[in-house]
Amino acid sequence: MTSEFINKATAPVRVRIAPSPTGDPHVGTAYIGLLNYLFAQQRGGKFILRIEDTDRTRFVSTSEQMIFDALRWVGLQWDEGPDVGGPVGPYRQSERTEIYREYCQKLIDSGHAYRAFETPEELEEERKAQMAAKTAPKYNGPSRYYTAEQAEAAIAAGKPYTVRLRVPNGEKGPGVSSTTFRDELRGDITFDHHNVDDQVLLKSDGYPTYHLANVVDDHLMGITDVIRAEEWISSTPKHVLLYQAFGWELPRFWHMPLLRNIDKSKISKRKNPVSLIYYRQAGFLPQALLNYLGLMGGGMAQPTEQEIVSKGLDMKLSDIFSIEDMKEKFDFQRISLGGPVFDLVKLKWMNGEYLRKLSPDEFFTALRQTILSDDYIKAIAPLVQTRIETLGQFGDMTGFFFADNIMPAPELFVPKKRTLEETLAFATDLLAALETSDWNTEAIDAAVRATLTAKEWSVKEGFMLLRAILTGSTASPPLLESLVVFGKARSLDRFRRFMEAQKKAAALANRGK
RNA sequence: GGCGAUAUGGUGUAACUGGUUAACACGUCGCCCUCUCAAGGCGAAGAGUCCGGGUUCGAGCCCCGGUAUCGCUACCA
Repeated sequence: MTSEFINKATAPVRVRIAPSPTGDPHVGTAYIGLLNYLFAQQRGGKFILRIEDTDRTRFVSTSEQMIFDALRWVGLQWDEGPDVGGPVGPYRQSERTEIYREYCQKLIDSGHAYRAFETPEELEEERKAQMAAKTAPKYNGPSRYYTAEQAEAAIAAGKPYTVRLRVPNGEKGPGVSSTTFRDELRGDITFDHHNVDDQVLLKSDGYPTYHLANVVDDHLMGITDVIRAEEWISSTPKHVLLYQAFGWELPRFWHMPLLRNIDKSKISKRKNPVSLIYYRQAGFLPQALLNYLGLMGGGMAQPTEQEIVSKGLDMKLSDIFSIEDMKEKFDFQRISLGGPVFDLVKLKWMNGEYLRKLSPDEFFTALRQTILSDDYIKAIAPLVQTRIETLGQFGDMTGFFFADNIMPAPELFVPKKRTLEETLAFATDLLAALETSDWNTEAIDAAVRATLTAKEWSVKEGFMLLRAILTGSTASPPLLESLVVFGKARSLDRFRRFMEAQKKAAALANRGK
């Protein structure tokens, strides 16, 4: 396929999601994935999965496979991707670095980009000064104005550099002073170039930033419609500038509302379970999750009066609908732009609806595939075998593996020599340490012990606290192994819910005083 | 701070594109059913559509001006 010849106005649609393998697969990815998938399905187009692994500092090696698995689990199927191939691969950005370098060079040659030799420290200093002066923090280094000779000299001197986009600012004559693009949901959006930074395109490690890689790939892969989250609106002018610099035809842009926490901020793991692994392990059905995601931001058309009459009693639009219903009725033009709060309570209700609709056999199968799978029980069994006298005690000892609402009382989790406040402060640090930890016994052990040492807590105190939070009890199967079996997503979720509950309790107690 | 986007009960959406008392779902509360808890059934409270002007016979839908919230403001995506 030669993307040069794709006429984006009339060609069959090609869309994509582009997750970054930086951790657990995210509900937001499933949300945007669903939208892209529907868009392609409705128009007989292609849905592509591209892995954007250009950030080497945040790269997590296990993440990519988890993304594949999680997306397959929810039932989203891509036509092209790193694992299934396709005509415009490779579909992993780390395998395309040569391409980016080549296109970056073109930009430098045409004057649309330049090498910047400022160090991160210099940039940081500049930023601070600008903040102090209350002006917009923007790149303002001398490299932008280097002559070819000066640049050559700096390269020859071995100075590391980044490549930055030269945003036209009218400095030499009356250049273009603003960029306007059309958002298919919002209409025209204009950004003055004074507010568009000279974005880094190529980092000093040779990897591209999102902005360059994304535009180059979208063009080379023939993407006709960029359907992504609202947080990208501000950087779209940079992307438009890049398309123009290359002389490429623009795709259509559709910016979707951002999923929110209860407090309306962008959905985050601190305030919401956000890992798809969590939802799978906690026993949500993929159909229910997809259905719920389809509700976010509207989009499902109301039945017309004709439909109501012809289809009889089905007067109201039900909140319950399948992916097939969505393919038939979901209307992108109807999407409402307010950021929808991701409401776990309603998701649970909906999951319950789906659970109840299952036949007894299907329900049994669902249990056996998730919470009561052989794999899970096999992993748990050795932890209790030496600790029980009858098989009947298995349940007593392992209840917390199968439960959702574990909440220890303060007398259980506060060590004798500590106050509640001390304990919660320690727990906060412990949670932070666990969040960044790998999930095997050695790593967790190290994370806990590091926190202990830092806070001058005894080993016993620290592990007891963690045990209480995980199991709701002071006696349990071996802690580290239990944590591993229970999984990072669910363990951390339980820990966060514990912190949340304690915070609420503390607030209540304060009000009582 | 700057720039951008957004705004309908606590939450998600609807209101046939200006036309009667703003509808549905979740949640909350009450009643019924029931050995319990759910589920199910019935019912209630809860918004006058962010605020202020304007246009119009008529505005949640149009115009102007505010406000609030969110996002971006990285060699992260």
